[in-house]
Amino acid sequence: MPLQTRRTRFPRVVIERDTDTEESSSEEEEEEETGVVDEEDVTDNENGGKVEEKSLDALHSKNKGKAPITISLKKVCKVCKKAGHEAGFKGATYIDCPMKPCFLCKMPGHTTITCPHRVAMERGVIPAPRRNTGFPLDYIFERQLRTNVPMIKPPFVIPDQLDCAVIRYHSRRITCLEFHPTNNNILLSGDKKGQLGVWHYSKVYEKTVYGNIHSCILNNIRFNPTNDETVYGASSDGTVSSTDLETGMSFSLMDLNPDGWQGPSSWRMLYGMEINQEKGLVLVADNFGYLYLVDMRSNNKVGETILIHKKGSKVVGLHCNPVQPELLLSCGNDHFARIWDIRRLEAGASLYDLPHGRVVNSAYFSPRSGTKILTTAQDNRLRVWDSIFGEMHSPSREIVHSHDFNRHLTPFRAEWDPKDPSESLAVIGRYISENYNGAALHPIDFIDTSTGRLIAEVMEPNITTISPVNKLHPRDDVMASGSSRSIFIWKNKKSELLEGKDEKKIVHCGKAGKKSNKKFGGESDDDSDADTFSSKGKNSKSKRSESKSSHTCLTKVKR
DNA sequence: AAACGATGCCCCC
DNA sequence: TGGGGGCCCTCGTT
Repeated sequence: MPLQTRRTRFPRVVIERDTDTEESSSEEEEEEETGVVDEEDVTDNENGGKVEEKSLDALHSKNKGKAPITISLKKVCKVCKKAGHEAGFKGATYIDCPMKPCFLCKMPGHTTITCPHRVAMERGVIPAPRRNTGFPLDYIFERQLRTNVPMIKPPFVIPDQLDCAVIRYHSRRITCLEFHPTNNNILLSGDKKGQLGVWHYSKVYEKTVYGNIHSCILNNIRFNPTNDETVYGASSDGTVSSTDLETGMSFSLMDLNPDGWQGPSSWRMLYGMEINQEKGLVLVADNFGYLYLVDMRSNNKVGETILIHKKGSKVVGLHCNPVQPELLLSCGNDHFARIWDIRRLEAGASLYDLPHGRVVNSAYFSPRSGTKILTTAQDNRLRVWDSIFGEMHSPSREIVHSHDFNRHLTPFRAEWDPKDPSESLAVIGRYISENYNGAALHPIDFIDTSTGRLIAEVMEPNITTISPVNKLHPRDDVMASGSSRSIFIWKNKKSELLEGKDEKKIVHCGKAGKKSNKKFGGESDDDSDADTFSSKGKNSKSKRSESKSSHTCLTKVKR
């Protein structure tokens, strides 16, 4: 039937409101003020509300438009598309779709709100039950293996106070962070575009971004152990770079795509990277499951490429054992973390294969003894192996924690606190938001991996974006976070008081968006670049979340 | 100002 | 094996 005919003969349309007892949100109430719509509105459904035509056949009836068309504007869940319930934010609290498995632990039968593993503000993470509990041998193993762990843990020191930040430093999201190994106040950062940032955060304004090193995602940065003025970079452009931090001069040690872009099936990307100082090697791994060795003296690829994960799957993480550097830990998209002996690297020759429920984002040996392993997998679980000399068949603990995969986010990676002598404190950003006094915030979680307990959740009312990248300083009580394009430095309240500082410094870089409603990044109306800034006092801490920070590039916050 | 799409994700059908 | 779609995302462009 021609549209013209339909339009002229179209009958009056009545919208039948949903009679559910559910309270509707304010936005929907606005929408429902429309009682009568024309034809366009019938097919053009607004705000995700599904419109059902109940008497479509009236269109085809011979009674030209006499019967009114009744439309039912049912509230429909935007997740499962079914009526009768809704999912989404109610204020700052997200309501799960009850038809889906729990968003947190991925088990059916409940939602995040009622999940037994839920991270609540005042309670800790509840560790998943141990798979091997109940056997007497476990207890003996546990006793033997834990003898070198201090019986009384020293108190954890949490860098929980925002000290300074660079907003819109990078032009794309942050992908990796690395502290300088000897200079305590230098932080390196990589972004999705492949740019490398060097920030002297103690001076706040001394920062540089090198943009010509890589053409896409800079996945990992490692310092040259024999010259900490140069760093290696592994990128999705398929190259390993070596860059002088002072000059920004760089060269490529290896290029896996010498013929350029020939389509996604052949383009090689480098993700995992690690240095083995003893052997003088840079180890990198690609998105097809292969490991490459590059000699740091000759700057050339050496040896054969070795298939270390399932062919065609991405290898995202490499880590050499800090005590026994010939032990290599790898992880990737084949749902495994694997332990290798570097002296005997060949396909299938791994010492251990550690299975996971999903893709493994990261796997790290513990930083001091090297005997523990901590992994982050996309099944929303952190896994801990208490000793690589003990039972490796299954992890000692699984800790349910929200760090879901999302294609627009840098993958979450739980990392050990290198300063914790008990090797139990780890940090990881949280994906799922929590309602903190009306604001949906994504905290950075500090977890005691020996118990699964949530030690601290660090957040700031002004930081509304997720912080997937977090790095703890090797010596200071400092943490760096990458959240979207911004970088934040956190310090411990006590140590900061000792230094006598009483203000925060926020630097806005690049052009400020006029539209963004983010607390950080969008509030600046001027388009001045990072070199020009002014300072201005601000409100007290309790009011910070509601205060717009004006037209300044530098914002000082009195504590 | 909303809508759209993004090499670079990953899972599942 | 390939294509489509995805629950709390993001940012630049149109």
